[in-house]
Amino acid sequence: MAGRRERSRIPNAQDVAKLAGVSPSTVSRAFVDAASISAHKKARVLEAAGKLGYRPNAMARSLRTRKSRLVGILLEEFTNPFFLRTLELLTRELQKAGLHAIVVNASHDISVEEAIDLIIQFRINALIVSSDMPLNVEFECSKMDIPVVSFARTERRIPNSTGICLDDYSAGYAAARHLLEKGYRRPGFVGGFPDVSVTVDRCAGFRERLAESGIRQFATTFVGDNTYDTGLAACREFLAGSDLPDSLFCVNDQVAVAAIDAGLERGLSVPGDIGVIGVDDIWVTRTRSYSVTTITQPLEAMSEAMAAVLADHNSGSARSRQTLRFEGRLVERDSTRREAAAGGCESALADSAAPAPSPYQ
Amino acid sequence: MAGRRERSRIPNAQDVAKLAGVSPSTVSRAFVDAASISAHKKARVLEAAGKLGYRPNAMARSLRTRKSRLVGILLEEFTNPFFLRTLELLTRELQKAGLHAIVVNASHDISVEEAIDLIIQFRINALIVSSDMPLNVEFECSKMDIPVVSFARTERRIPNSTGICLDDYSAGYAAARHLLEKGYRRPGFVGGFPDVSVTVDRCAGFRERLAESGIRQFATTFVGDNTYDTGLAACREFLAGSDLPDSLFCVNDQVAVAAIDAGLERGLSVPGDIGVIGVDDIWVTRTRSYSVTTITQPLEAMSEAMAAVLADHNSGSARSRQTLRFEGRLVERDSTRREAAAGGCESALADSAAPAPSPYQ
DNA sequence: CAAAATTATGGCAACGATACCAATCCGCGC
DNA sequence: GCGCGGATTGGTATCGTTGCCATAATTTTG
Repeated sequence: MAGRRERSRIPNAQDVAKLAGVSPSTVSRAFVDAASISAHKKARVLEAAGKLGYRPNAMARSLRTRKSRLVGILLEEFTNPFFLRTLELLTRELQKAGLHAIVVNASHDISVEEAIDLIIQFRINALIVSSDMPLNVEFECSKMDIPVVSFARTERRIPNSTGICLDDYSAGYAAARHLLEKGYRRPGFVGGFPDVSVTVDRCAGFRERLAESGIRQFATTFVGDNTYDTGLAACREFLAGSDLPDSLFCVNDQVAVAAIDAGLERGLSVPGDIGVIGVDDIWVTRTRSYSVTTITQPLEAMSEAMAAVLADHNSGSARSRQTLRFEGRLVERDSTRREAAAGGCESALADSAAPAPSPYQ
Repeated sequence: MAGRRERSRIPNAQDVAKLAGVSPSTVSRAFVDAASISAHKKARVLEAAGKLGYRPNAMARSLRTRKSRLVGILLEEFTNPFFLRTLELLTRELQKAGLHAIVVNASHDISVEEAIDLIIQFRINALIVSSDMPLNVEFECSKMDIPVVSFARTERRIPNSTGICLDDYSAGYAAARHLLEKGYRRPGFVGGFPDVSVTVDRCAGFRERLAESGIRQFATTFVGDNTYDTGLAACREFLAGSDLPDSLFCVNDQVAVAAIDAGLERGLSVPGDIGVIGVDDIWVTRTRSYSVTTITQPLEAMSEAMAAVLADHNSGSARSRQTLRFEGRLVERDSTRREAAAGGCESALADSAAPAPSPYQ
């Protein structure tokens, strides 16, 4: 027994073929859905495969088919529950389609170029980008025939880029309308980085609705990365001055919570002295102590759309590139609930008198 | 020009070799750090590669070397910011080591077996498991020579499994000690699923410390998945009865926030009527309205250790399998701050009189 | 029932890189 | 100048699968 060096190799198609008494080609066909193979042989192959514990080697398959079934997802805001939820839904959809997500960390000090360079080597079928990115990365990807799909962000510098996002303009418009309806007269805006599409577009819609009511000036600040901690620091400063806004539209819920805390610190009551509305509907906005009015993104639909786009790209069909914008839904909670309205009230963005317009279509 | 069907192929090592006037072998060597190649040729190869936009094909490389440089990470609790933070730190460390993480969604209705089956095909170098998992998955992986590394969870059914986690017993012990020090006399415990190691171990340490003070009985409930929403429902029920505990140790921060909300709903003051302590130190615990006392996990150290273990497995060296347990740190905040102690107070779990014992070593 | 159409199977090459071995190059001591 | 050891380099086989083509088996059709 001592000489039994029989290293239990990982079985390959050849091994299965031998056991099942067929050719390797046939083994391969047993594992491809569309392949032409008799039910009889297929059963025999699968039985043999099961006996040996055989699993096709995805590396070899990808090499041959030039389809990796891998999708890269570039993430930056790891502290934002919204992106976790996105990741959950997205991976779920991808798995249904037999695809897999490689997470690439692009936060802070990490060089995006280097990171991309590495996963490009895996010949990913597509790259999902949910953070701002140097333009040359798009260029690199296009050279390698890797479609870039923007998520929760628009890439204006590239004409026909594919994208999935909230209709940010419309969301900003709805936020302003809501605040005005609630009787707030001096709304302010709290954005993230000032040059990011999410901030820019939400602000534009917000501005538009205010302008329609004759409000041409409103306080604005940009907190940088959209985390609670930096948001809090920025909001403290923002609310330190005099001539304060009476309400704030925050670019996301984490910042909204930070704004509330900064307000409370300064002795302002919410929603009395200051109303706050965010975006995303993360779980914290549902807590008793915050109860933040927010705009929900239809993440399920967005994830499905994203997976569809990716599966599409995977199968090689060159669908026309475009940005799909999804309508959000405003959920009113305590942070803007001034009147003694009882019970929760949810309304589609378009429920009110005028539908929120969108400059895109 | 019409006939210019010159499909711009993705360049391969052969193309680079031709341009640089060397053999494909030499091109390969230029991209492997340890390879023996003259500085002169290496420069020439890299220049040619740059000119063509060449990137080694990781699929081909993996096929040949039998090292995929891919790591699977099985995630379940996508709503928990703690796991996002983990993912961030882990991917960061992995990227440093040239590894990449494939996220596998194992939540709820998804079949873990199927999901694992799919990524096993990528010949992942290791599988990180942060959720409970059917035993046969471990078995499948072992058949494919894929080491399984547990994160934030212990696998008792497997003797020498590798694992990285908080010293849960010690954390529970410290939580109990803290509550007792604060003068609470009827602490209760809120766990997740009753058979998960995190819940079991934290509860055991908690029980031990209480027993040392002569408290043999304490209220306990299990909320199931550790989310805010289910936690809130369970805590409402838990706090509906009479003979309430005067403090709660919650298995994580989301549940702790839920417990606070359930308490507030019932008219209990925090920390007066009921003290609450959680685990993880997610950002919400730092908000003004919650300010939850919690036990921080040393995630940076844990991620580094994890990456080290994985890189180790990747290089093939068979290090002894063991579970590394990290000490948490208790951060006192308002949710247990009864006395008028001013300012934040952080203490290592061992700061108090007696160090928190651990049954592992 | 023969011929045609269809479906199933096997054989071989190829995907793109690296492992391995043999050949070459270089510097150096004798 | 010659031989020798170490560092580089090139050539070839191979990793495990699938695409493609040719052939064999089967069914459909005239």
